[in-house]
Amino acid sequence: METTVELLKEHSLKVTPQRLKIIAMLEKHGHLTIDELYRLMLQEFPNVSLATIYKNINQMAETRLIQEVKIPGGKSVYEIVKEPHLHMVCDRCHKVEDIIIGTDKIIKEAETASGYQIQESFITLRGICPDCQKG
Amino acid sequence: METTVELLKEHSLKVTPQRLKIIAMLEKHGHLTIDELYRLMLQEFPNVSLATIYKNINQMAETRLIQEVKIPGGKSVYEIVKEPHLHMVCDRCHKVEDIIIGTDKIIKEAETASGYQIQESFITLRGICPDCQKG
DNA sequence: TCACTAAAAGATAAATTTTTTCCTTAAATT
DNA sequence: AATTTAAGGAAAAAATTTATCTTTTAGTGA
Repeated sequence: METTVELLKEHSLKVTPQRLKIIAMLEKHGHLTIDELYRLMLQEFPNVSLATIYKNINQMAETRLIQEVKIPGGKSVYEIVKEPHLHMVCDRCHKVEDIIIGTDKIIKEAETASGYQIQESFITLRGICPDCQKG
Repeated sequence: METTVELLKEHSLKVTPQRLKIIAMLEKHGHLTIDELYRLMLQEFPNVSLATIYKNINQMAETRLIQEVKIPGGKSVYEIVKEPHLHMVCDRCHKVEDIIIGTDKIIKEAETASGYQIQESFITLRGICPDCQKG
């Protein structure tokens, strides 16, 4: 398993406590908005500047350590880049989850229908999560 | 074929020249950003306020006459609500296109994998359009 | 380990984007 | 046509994001 320090170094980013914390938060929570990152960060670094969050998020996104996920009808969340996956958003509790299923078929079909050479897919599905179906 | 006037009335929105123009622009161009809508609008209504664009876009989105499409790595565009479809974004010329292909399979698969009751899908694919493949 | 260099953090300001307010104007209803 | 209600325009305010400047810190190599 790769350490967070290694992850930063591989992306040519200096290892700072703030960056380690951002990654730790994303690893723990999966998906966080800028605002959520800032609030959580303040608990451990009371003097952190919001600019530090923005600068780091932008740098990590440029180096593709993390990735922005635009949420329909909501604020963008950020996640650590892993294998390609879909996003599920719950209408009730608004949580965002990853699911990993094959996208080859729909991409092939879209390539045929459109003539595009497709490089990447962004798929987000909105609905009711299993927890909220019960409650 | 439904008229623009009827479209507005069905959504309980007053028929104003500005709204008719917004819809006409979206019907002509397919997908436009706030900024593009504002610039085009200024040509016909030199005194139009940017707030008018925002207020109308938000109202039309609430009544689901139009819909926001969040573009990965770009600004949101708006389109008139039609039948469900996918979006293709060209990496080179940055145009946004609709393609209509079945999404039942991937939605079924995602429902099985996640346990969600899926209500709506947002699928955007990034790649090179046929025109840019030639040029 | 200690300096040196380059980059990051924090604070603040600036720029950008979006929303709100207030007043005037226009559309819908009777 | 008169009344009611909502929309438009202008401006301010709020919210979000980026840039600037100075101080601090991490990485590098002697």
